[in-house]
Amino acid sequence: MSTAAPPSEGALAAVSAWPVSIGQAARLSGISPKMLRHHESLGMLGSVHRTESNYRQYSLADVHTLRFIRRSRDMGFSLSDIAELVGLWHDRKRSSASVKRIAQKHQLALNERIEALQAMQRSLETLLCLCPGDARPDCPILDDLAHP
Amino acid sequence: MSTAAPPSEGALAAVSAWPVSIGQAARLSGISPKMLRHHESLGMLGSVHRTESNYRQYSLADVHTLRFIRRSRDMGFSLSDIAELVGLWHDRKRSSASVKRIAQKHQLALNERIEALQAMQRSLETLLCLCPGDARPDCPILDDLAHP
DNA sequence: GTAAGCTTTGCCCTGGTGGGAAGGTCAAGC
DNA sequence: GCTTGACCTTCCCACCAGGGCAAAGCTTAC
Repeated sequence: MSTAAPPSEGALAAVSAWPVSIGQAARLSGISPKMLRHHESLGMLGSVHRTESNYRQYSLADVHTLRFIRRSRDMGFSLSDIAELVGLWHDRKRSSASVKRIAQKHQLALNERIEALQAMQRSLETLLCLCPGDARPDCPILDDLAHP
Repeated sequence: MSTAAPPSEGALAAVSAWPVSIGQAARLSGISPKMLRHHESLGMLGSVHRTESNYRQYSLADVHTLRFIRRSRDMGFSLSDIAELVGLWHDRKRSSASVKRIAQKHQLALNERIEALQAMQRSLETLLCLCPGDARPDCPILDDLAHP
């Protein structure tokens, strides 16, 4: 889960020196250093610059891309979808149709997941209403799980 | 995902010889042999009997427990929750309150997951309505991901 | 007797993330 | 100049609920 608060846009302007290290990039993008390295290993950012001592250096453009990635994650896109979206974002010759296709596919997947969870919720709701929740052993929840 | 159809109750009566092997138990319970071994390694079934040649042997009672597990999975309970539920099911001195506690905790978790997904769905829906989905590059979906 | 089909264990893969070890680097304070 | 602490590097392991594969052993039907 993404526990870090989404950073404000103004934070980028307050940075005194670009490029920044991975820790700074993490704070500015709301993505943990761990995941930044993971994204890079998946080729989602192209190649990140390194210092002579092998430290990663993120430019302002890199951090903007990271914020794009973070918001895509917040919308529930998979990392492979996000890789595609980033590619399209950076491609001036893209068609909005290709973006829409990805988003619609994700929308269908979201709907399926929601409906599956809601079906579980409805069953559970029914059983919870029937269960007295007292000290006696008789329990309609267990009864239902035992005999459908 | 559990692709196998949930087996009918009558299938149990049609079994000619108890106990049954893991493949039969899998067909009767709707749980793959792989997962049956996994459940056993987690201690969810107590100890399963073995033949002289080390094959697992599932009794009718075992298969009933497996069907209980399968239905609990269908309701979205985690394996650790299910282990607790099985324990309570086999415990004649249980209180229905202890069952209800587990179910209510699961209900809250389900609600949280559903609401998170629905929030994503709403954002996506809005953006999809705005996106023309044509051959031009201008795309409000990408614009939103880039500038929140 | 042999072939097909089942079972055993063990290892690697998924996806998105966290944890930690072992070692290198940098900046500030003394 | 040296220490300290914060930061960085790579690499491995774990989660969860499974899927897949391989080598080997067992059972059953023909």
